[in-house]
Amino acid sequence: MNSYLRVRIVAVTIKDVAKLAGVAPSTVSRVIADNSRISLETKKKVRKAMKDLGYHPNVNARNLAIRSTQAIGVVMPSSTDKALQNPFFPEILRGIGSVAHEMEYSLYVSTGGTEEEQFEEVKRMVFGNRVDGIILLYSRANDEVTNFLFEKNFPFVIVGKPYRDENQITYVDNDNVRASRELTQHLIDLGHQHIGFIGGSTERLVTVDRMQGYVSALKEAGLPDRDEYKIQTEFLESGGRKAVEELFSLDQPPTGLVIADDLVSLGVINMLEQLNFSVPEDISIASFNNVYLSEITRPPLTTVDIQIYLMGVHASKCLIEKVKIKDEPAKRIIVPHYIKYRQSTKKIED
Amino acid sequence: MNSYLRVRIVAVTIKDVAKLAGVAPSTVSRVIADNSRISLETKKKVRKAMKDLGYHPNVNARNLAIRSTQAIGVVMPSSTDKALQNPFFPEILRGIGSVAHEMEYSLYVSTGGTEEEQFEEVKRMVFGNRVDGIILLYSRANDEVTNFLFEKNFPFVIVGKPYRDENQITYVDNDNVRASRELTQHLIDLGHQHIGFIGGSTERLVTVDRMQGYVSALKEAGLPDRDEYKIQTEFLESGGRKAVEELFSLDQPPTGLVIADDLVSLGVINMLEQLNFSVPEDISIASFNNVYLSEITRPPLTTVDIQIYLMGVHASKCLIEKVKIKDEPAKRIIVPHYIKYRQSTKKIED
DNA sequence: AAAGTCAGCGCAATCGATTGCACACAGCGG
DNA sequence: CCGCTGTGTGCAATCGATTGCGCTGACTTT
Repeated sequence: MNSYLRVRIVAVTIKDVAKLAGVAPSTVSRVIADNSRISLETKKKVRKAMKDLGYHPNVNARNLAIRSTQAIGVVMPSSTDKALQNPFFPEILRGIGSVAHEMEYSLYVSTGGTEEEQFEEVKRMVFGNRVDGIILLYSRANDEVTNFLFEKNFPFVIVGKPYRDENQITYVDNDNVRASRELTQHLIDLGHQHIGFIGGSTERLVTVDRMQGYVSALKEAGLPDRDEYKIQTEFLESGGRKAVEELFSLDQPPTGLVIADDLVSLGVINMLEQLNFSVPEDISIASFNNVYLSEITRPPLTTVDIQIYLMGVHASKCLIEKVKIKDEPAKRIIVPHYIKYRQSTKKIED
Repeated sequence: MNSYLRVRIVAVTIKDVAKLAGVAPSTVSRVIADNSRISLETKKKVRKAMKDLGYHPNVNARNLAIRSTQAIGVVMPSSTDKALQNPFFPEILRGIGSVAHEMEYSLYVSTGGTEEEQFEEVKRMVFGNRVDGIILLYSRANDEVTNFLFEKNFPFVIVGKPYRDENQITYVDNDNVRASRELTQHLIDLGHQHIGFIGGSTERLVTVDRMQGYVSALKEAGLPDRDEYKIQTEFLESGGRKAVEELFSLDQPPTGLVIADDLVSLGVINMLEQLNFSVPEDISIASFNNVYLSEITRPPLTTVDIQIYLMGVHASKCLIEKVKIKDEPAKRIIVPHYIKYRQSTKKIED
C-alpha cells in the first residue's frame, strides 16, 4: 500500500457542517450542546450533516472558548524508587479511567521523576490550563504540590490522607488505622504475642496510620509496644535487609509480622527463607493491598483488600463533581476494606 | 484559613505582558519562541514582565493557533483481564514519561475498558486534536486501532510488533525470538531435555515470537517439539491451572519451563508447589521481563531483562520525532535484552 | 544626497469553537 | 389590522495565542 494513498487528516470544522446543513455555525454549536432553543427539525438536519462529514469538534478551540478542558490530571508519586512498579498504580488508574471515560473526561498523567519535576508538571497542568482538576496518588508530609493546589484553590483530590487541612481537602482513603488494628488483631487471635511491623517511610501518611493501628491493637491486647519490633524501610533496599536480619536475631524474634504492602511481604518472605524461617510455619505474615499477585504467590498472602479500583472510581467522581461545582464542599470518602484470609498466617503452636 | 482568602486563578494573558512591557502581543509571542528577530534588550524587558506577572501561556490557545498539542497519547491494552496489574505498565510509562517531560510533552493515557471503548478513546484523541501522536502498549492481531491510525496516517508507534505492514510502522520491540531461543538454550545447557512453554494468547504477537524462539532452540538441539508441552493461558485463570496439571501428569513431565511472563511464573511456581514439585530442585523455570518482583520472589527468577524502561524511552523519542517530522520514515528499534541468571533454574542432576 | 538594505517591531487575520444579543417571523388577542 | 409574545436563528465578539506581511528608521552603498 502506497503511503500517499492514505488519507490525510483534514479538519472538518463547525463551519463546514453549518454550510452543509444550511444554518449558521452558532446553530451547529447549539445542536452539539443540545440546546433547547433549537427545533428538533434543525437538530436532525445538523446531526445528519455532522455524520456525513465525519465531524469531530476541536477540543482546543472548545476549551479555549469555554475556558475548560475535559481532562483531569493524575500525579504519580516521585519515581525515584521502585514504588512505581507497584500494581497499585495501574489498578487505581483503571478505576480513575473508567469514570473519566464515562464522563467523557481524559486522563493526563504525570509520572514525575524527582519531586521537583513533579511540581513543575503540576504547574504546567494548572497554569497551562491543561486540566480541570488533579488527583494526587500519594500523600506525603509537607508536600509542595498539595500546598500549591490548596493555595491556588485549584480543584484536586488526594488518594490517601492529606497532611494538612484535612477538613478542607477532599480525599479518598481507607480507614487504615482500623484496618491495621484488625489485621494485627487477627494475628493476636491466632495466638501471636510477638508481632512486628514493617512499613515504609513515615513521611508517607499511610505508613503512619497503619503503624498506629498496629500499636493500638497491641495495647488493647495488653501486649507491649516494642520499638525494636518496628521497621521502616522503603521496599527492602539494602538497609531494610539488615533491619530484618536484626529483627530476627533478637532474643525474642517476632512470630507474626504486619507489613504495610504486599510487595514488601514478598521480599520479606524471601529473606526469611534465607534466614531459615518459613512462612507461615515459623512466622505469620499479614499485609495490605491484595493485588493480584498476593493471590498467586507462595504462600498466598493474608492481606487487607483496600479496594484499589474503587478508590480510583471515587477519586475520579469526587474530582469531577468538584470541577463542575466550584463550591462543592470538601468531602472525605472512606472506602471499606476487608481482610482476605489466606495461607500466610497461621495459628501459633505452642 | 478562610477559603475566600485563597487566591482565585486569574488568567494573565499575553496582552497583559505586552502592555506591561510596552510592546505588542506579537512581540511577546516571539519572545516566547525565542525568535531571533527580537533584540536581546526587548527580550529581557518582556521576560521580566512575564516573570513579574507570573505569566504562563494558555496551551489551548496555543494549540489552537499552531494546530498541535504538546501531548502524546498512550493506549494501554484492554483492561478486561488482570494483565494491567503487570508492573510492566508503570515501568514503561515511566520511560515514556521521562522523555516526554524532557521534551515538554504531556501524557494522555487511555486505560480503555473493552476494546471498543479503547477505540473510542483513540478516536477522541485523534479527531479531537488532543494528542500529536500515539503510543500503543500492546500488539494484537487484527487490531482495529492499528488499522485506524495507519489508514489515517496519524503518527503512532507500537511497543511490540505490529501485526501488519511491519515496514511502514515504527515500532519498538525486543528480539523476542532470539531472547527466547537463548533462554531455552540456557535450560538445555543445564541439561534439560524436556522443556515446556507457557505463554499467553497467540493473539498477542509477543507470545508467538517467544514460542517460536523456544521451538527453534529445541530444534537446534535436536530435541523434539512436542505440542503437549506448550500451554497457552492468560494469567493462569482456571483453565491455565488445569493445563499445568495436565502437563505434569504426562508420562514424561518437563523438567524445565520457559514462561512468557514473570508474573505467570509466580503463579506456576505456586501451583507446582501444590503439586509437590519444587523450583528449582524438581523443575527449572525461566521467564521474561525482570520486573522488580522477580528479584524478590522465592526463588528469585532467572529471567530475560527486556529493559522495559528503555523501551519506553525509545518509543517516546521515536514518536516525538515522527510528530515533528511528518515524513520521518518508519523505524524499527530493537532493544537489547540480557538474561538475568538467578535461582529458579538449576543444572539437572541425573 | 538619494536609494537600497535590513534589523526590530506592530497590525491584523487566523485557529475553531461558544454565547449574549438582536432580529425575523409566526400566531395571538384586542 | 396593529402590536405583543415567543420561538428559532444568525451576527459578531470573544477566548489567547501565532504568524505573514508591512512599516519605520538607522545605516550602507554608490
